[in-house]
Amino acid sequence: MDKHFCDIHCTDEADLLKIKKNSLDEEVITKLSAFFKALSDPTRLRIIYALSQTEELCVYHICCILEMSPSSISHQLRVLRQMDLVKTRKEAQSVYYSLKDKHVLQTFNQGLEHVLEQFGGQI
Amino acid sequence: MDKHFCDIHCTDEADLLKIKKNSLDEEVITKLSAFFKALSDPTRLRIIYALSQTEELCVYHICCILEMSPSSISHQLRVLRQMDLVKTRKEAQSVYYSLKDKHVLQTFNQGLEHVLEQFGGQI
DNA sequence: TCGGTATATGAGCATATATTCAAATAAAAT
DNA sequence: ATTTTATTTGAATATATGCTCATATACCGA
Repeated sequence: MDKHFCDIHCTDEADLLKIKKNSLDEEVITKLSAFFKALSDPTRLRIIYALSQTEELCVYHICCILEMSPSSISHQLRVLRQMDLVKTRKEAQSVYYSLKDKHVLQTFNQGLEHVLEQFGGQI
Repeated sequence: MDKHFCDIHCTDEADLLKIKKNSLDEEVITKLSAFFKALSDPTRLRIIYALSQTEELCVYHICCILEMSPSSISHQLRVLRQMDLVKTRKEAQSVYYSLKDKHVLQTFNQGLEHVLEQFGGQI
């Protein structure tokens, strides 16, 4: 591999080395991929979208809106919690969930724009 | 489940029904989760970050920068291609990859901001 | 044409993920 | 106290994913 580096291909050896040196910290990459992984599941996206339309929702609300079992919703909420995408508030027997910060929804919308653009405005 | 809907929990029945009705189209959700899935792997994020630092890179460049095998890189590039995150240009034996549209990098950066915020500015 | 280089692909393996089911915990109502 | 409601958790299963290895395709040069 190294024998080719900056041999045949590289018209810009310095640039490549600079890019290689300038790689993101491994911990940041790990966290970032975990963040996007949290957004990579249809159920979790539907939860996030539902949360984006109101201030907060308890688990039961979410189950009703998505028509899914409390167990599967709770499992997914745990993922969102662990990835720091949502925050919780406990009241009596209920636990209310809401989006953690603006970046969550901004990222969601940014992705949505990309997807809608790929549809060519058909939707 | 339905017996409880808008019974014990719902102080805002109308809102919940509205949220339920207002759910995103299933095809959009599917595409959106696929988009974020493409961003949910460390290798693919590193590829995207490398591509963001220059105009385009051939497969071999990427292998050198990430110090990974052509096969694994090619597999991951296929995912990025299928998810419409990158575009390609063929020249002689080489295939040059570049980011498809601004939303890809904007989404990446939005996620990065979220992650760095969680770190509390420690990085 | 032949050999070498660049990229892509398919099978296989190890690991991860989403859902379901059963059970556990916590708080409220009776 | 006991039952009901709300949420969480662990085990199990089916499916998906990332990498490696071997092979295939495409293009260039001698």
